[in-house]
Amino acid sequence: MAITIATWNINSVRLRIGIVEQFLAAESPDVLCLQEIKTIDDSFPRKALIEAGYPHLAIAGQKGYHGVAIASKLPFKTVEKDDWVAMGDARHLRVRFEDGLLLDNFYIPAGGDEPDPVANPKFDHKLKFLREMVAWGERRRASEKRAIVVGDFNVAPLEHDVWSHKKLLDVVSHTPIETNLLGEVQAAHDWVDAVRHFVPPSEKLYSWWSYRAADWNAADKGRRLDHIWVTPDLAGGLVSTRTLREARGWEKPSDHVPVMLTLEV
DNA sequence: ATGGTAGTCGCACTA
Repeated sequence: MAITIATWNINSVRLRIGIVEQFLAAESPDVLCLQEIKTIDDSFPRKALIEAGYPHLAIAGQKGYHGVAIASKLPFKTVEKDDWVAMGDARHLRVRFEDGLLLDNFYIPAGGDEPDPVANPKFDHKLKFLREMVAWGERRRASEKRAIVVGDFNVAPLEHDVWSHKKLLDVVSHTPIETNLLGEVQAAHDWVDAVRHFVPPSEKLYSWWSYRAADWNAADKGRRLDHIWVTPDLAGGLVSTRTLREARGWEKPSDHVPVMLTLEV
């Protein structure tokens, strides 16, 4: 069976439920993983998603900040959320589907402006979060052979995941300490970068453009912060990926666009 | 080198 999974940092799901519905109607993924829903669970727009054909909802919300959710056509067998770095932040959800397939949805901390863990506690938090993910991968690697991890990782790991490798080497999201650490996370579970499986690393590819640019499209100073990784056992079933650049130009857009993967499971 | 925009039960914080 082929399934399609989408991941999208929506930057307030209540404000943007209209473009979520538009996206689901147009693309009809089986599963949508959202980050930065910016709402408590009770205010999550459940009805809109159920009516759009996504009756299975897992929500990890918090007031004002962060928050992740998974909306699915397929039922879940289990739902879990981990408290990473013991911060109490809503940055993670895990669901297992009925066939055993495992899906983790992450919103990794952005890390603030200064790439110094001593001067900047938010950067320290981000590094600790990534280190916990390394240990998590090592723990599960032997037992979880059919797993997918998606989300806003807030790291653009490759040279062509940013508009200028040289200019961004000291900019949080592309510093060597972060890209090396994300490499350790990837190696810890042998994750395959499903998007770069199809788009060669020599080709520029972005999933985020700052709101602060006067003309995001013309300047095109993007970064690839949103990712979909699969275990080696699933990599043989990879069918296609899409990164919906046009969504950045929609009415009242998120600063991130949806990233999608279709695979045989 | 700076400041630019967006969202959230605001008067600050996160991104």
